[in-house]
Order: sequence, then structure tokens, then C-alpha cells
Amino acid sequence: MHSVPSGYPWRDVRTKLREIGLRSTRQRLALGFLLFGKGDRQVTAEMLYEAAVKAKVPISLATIYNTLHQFTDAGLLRQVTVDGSKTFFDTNVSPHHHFFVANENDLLDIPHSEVIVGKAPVPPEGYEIERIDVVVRLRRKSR
Amino acid sequence: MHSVPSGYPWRDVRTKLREIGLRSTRQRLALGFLLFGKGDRQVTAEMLYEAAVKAKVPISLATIYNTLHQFTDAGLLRQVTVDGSKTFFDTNVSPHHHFFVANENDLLDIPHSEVIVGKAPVPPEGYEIERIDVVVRLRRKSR
DNA sequence: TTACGTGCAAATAATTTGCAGTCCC
DNA sequence: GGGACTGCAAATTATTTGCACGTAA
Repeated sequence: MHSVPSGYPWRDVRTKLREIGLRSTRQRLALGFLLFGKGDRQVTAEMLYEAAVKAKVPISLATIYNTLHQFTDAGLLRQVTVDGSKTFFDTNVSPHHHFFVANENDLLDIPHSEVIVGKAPVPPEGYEIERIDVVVRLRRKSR
Repeated sequence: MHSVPSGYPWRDVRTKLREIGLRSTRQRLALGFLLFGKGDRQVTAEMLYEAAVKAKVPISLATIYNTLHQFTDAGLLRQVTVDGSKTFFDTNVSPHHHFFVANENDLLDIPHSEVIVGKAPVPPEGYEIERIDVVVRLRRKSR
């Protein structure tokens, strides 16, 4: 019944929390398991909140937001902006791009093998490229 | 003193409005000139509001939003999401990508000549690609 | 005239923040 | 015990909406 987390060694959330200087509170442990327990996930605060509620973890939305940002600051999560509202947090922090299905509000990682950016554009004078975000918008096939 | 609008033939905003079935009200004419008067622009509702105020056009923020969406629906503008909050509207509706300077909240078109996407990723079963958005995040060069 | 537009203010939605009470270390 | 953490509610920010009044056609 053990599933090996793909992409991140999360045998011990508690240890990880200590490493990044955060106390191992009930809610942070729970969110750690929910997020890193099995494979990569890309969630919104709302989704994670629902998952926590479903898992019977007593937590408030404010704490979800706080924790997501603390994890992001610690480099455990990457924030992804796809569509106006709703910010996603991705447990996959390695460089990669995303598929996004707008009317299902669903974000998916694009396997790193799928090279997309051929040639980076030349930035204007005085600026340098910090990162390139690619979002491939999908729609359900009509038939 | 005449400047030829680059990218769009806006000799007559009034005509254009009629074409898309909108009445030529004072505020719509003004926004039309501000937006399409000289070359491509990429603005937020707030930016356009300030420009209108500066141009002594009596208008409310609500009308700015209404008008931006009407223009977008008519295909005159393209909505661009870069960063969580703040939605940009781009007068350049041809396929192209963007540079974005986060801490200056500045959006720039990337010339179409600058090819970026090399190979489109294979979408998951049952889905097809609707559009590919590329945002090249820039930062000021340190020195 | 009269349906379409506009402006204001109130309503939403997502997220942040202040602060009193709680809980790890 | 004491500072870090949590939860609630109130505050913010960007945007939308309801509705009385104004105005283009």
C-alpha cells in the first residue's frame, strides 16, 4: 500500500518542514501529505481546501493560503497563473510548461520531454529573460 | 500632425463602431481613439481609465470595463492574462506572444517574426489545442 | 421616442491581513 | 512559557452587476 511519490522524496513531511524552518503543525502536516503524498499535483487554494475538508482536516482557507505561500517561498511549490482569477500551485518545480482546459478549470503538466520553445526571443535593451511560461490552451474535441 | 495607425486602419472609429453594432457614444469614441489612435497598445482597464481622465473624457471605470469587453467580443481587442490580477487588453489581435516585466507591470508584444514555439506538444486523448500562449518574463538587467 | 448606454454604488470573487486565542518546541 | 500558528472576520483588489437617468438614432 505504499506509493512512491514521483518527483519528490516525501517520506517525511515533518523533517521537510523542519528543514525549511516551519513548525510541524497539524494543518501543515496534512497539507504536506495532500500535496506531496502521491505524484505531482497542481491545485488552487480552493481545491486544496476541499481536499482537506474531505480528509477531515480542520483547517481554514486563510491557513491554506498562508501555507501555500510558505511552501512556495521555500521552493516546494511553483505558482502558476493561467487565467485571470484562480492561481494554481504546482508541486512540480522543475522547468516545464502547462496544458490548461479553461472550461474545466484543469491544469496539467506538459512532460518535460516535449520541447516547445525553439528559439528564445531577444529581449529589449536593458532587460534579460527571467523565465518563459508556455500555456497550451485545450478544448474538448468536438467529436 | 497625422500619424498613420500601425496595424489597424482606424481612420474612422465611428464607422467601426457602427460596423460592430455599437452606438457612437462620446465615451466609446474616446476610448476608440485612445486605443487605436496610434499603434498597438496593451493596457489594463485602470491604465485606460487614467488615460481617459488625462484626456478630459468624462467616463467611469464601469464603462471602461463594459467597452473593453464589447470591443473584445467584436474581435477588436485580445484579452491577455499574464499575472494573477490585472487583465491586459491588446489592440494587436494577430497571433503573437508577449514580454512581461512583472515589477513594472508592463506588457509588450513580441514581434511575430520571433518564432518561439518549435514543436507543439501532443494534447491528451480527447483534447485539441485551442491556442498557445507564451509569456516571456523579463527583469531589468542587474548592470 | 425609445432602446441602448452610462455612472454610481452595491455585489462578487479571490486573496490578504489584523488580531485574539491556541499550540508546538 | 513564549513566540509561532491558526481561524475568524474584516479589509483589499479587480471586476461585475443592478438600476435610475441620459442620449444617440
